[in-house]
Amino acid sequence: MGTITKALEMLDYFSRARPQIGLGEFVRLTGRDKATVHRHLVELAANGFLEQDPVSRAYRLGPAILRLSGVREATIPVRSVVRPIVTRLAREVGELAHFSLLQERRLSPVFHFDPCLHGTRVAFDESEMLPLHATSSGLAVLAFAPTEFSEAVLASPLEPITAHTLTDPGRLRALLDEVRARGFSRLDQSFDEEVSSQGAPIFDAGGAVIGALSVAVPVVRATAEKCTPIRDALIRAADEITAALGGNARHRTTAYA
Amino acid sequence: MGTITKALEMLDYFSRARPQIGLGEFVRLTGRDKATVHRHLVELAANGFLEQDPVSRAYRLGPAILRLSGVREATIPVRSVVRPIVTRLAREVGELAHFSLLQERRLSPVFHFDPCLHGTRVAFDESEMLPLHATSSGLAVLAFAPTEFSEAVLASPLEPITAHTLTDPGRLRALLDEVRARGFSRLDQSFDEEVSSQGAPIFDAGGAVIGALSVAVPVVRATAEKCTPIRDALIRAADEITAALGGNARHRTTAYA
DNA sequence: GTTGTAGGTTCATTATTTGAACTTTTGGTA
DNA sequence: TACCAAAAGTTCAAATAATGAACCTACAAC
Repeated sequence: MGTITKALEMLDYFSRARPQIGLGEFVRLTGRDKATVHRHLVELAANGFLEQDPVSRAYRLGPAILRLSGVREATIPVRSVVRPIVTRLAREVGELAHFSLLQERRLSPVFHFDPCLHGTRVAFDESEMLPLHATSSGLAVLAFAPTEFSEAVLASPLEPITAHTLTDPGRLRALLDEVRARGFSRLDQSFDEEVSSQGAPIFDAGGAVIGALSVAVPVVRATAEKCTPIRDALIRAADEITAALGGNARHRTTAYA
Repeated sequence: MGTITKALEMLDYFSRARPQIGLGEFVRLTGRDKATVHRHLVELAANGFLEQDPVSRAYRLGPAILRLSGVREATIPVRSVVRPIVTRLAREVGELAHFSLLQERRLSPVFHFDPCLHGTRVAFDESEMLPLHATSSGLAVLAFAPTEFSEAVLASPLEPITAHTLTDPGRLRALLDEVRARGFSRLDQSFDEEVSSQGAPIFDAGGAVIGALSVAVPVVRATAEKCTPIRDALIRAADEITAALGGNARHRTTAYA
């Protein structure tokens, strides 16, 4: 593993629940030597990717990240396009909706919204990368990705997240055929024992899957009467995002060559 | 310079005007060897900080940046606080307003808005880091920063950006005293020959300057009748941002100990 | 004052990064 | 479709930068 990766991976430890991390905690989290960790922290901070709290001496994500996300949004305005649609979808169905982008072989959360109408809620950690084989978003992406890509993912070791996670390539392959035929995915208790979710793929202007939109519901509420309207609203919102990004939603319903 | 810094610096070459950069162009921009640049690009892409366009093979900023900015916003919601205030200020005064955060010894742009009411416009590059000594934002920050910090900046080599840029530490020190007394800064043709701007500092909950808000006007329009109302609106908006971030705007008018 | 904890630093050892030369792919042109 | 030029990407010995055990410092608790 390169030095660059070691440093960048440290940024992934930050989350809503853990916004500040000190040197010692980083040493524990990474399992690396204190001197190494410190050097990396200092270098990340010197470039604005981290900043150090002057009193607590702990580190937090820095201003460079804001600047760069601004630059990206100026060119590919994914977040600003996605935010209103995800929010509206979540309000419409009364459940947590989230959008994530494909990053290598996992999904990187971009925006999520929970209308918080119920006592039981789906826990969602914005900073956690999502596995493709264990989430409805992931299946939506895999089903519409090039075969070489999905086969490569199925061929790699598939970690069981819960007791219900599918890890058999054959069964997953069959599920992906279904998803492709239906244009959306559904997965129960696969990433979280208490959650059921449905997902739909998002396409870019070139016709490639770039991510997925999904709605997650606590299994206790995941009845057919509840899930059917969610599915319809989800599909509508997903196609709307695809269109807003210059893509063609037809890719979701047309079988791949 | 460490490998981490070399890689992270590459991200700074992206801007609104240059959203995609190929390997060859990176080699030219960085002056580094092609193999080195390529390894860095691949490693940044593997971590989601870049993504490669499958057709053009050029690289652009990746989804990890969106995810991280989401995590940062969840804890320190600078951008969402700042956006509506900057937009309103810009509309109110009819000129470009921008907000930037202190990052080491420069300013990192976070958000800017131009109502585009006039034929002549201020060119503003979101991705460009701003020098402290040559911008009104920078002076606003320096004036209210700890003396050790401002003196360290004044002691370092001060690059002349235009023919009007002040580079003499003595004259800058006098100017900073004025800024401190008035609570805002004004600088003409110092960063851009055709631009005049006014800036005001922003403080965090701990009372430290963390950035500045500023309004930039083409010199041709920078008359006293125009600039006085801008100054008043600017100061009001800046204090509002400080308050929204949990800071105390009193720091702007009270002389430092 | 002693002890514990956390942040930060040093320097010889070690492993990773580096870059000149090379191969491959792509896109344009006759 | 064969050719050329340009850009992307790869290899491996040489050089340089990253590493980590031990050490130092600050501060708070007892």
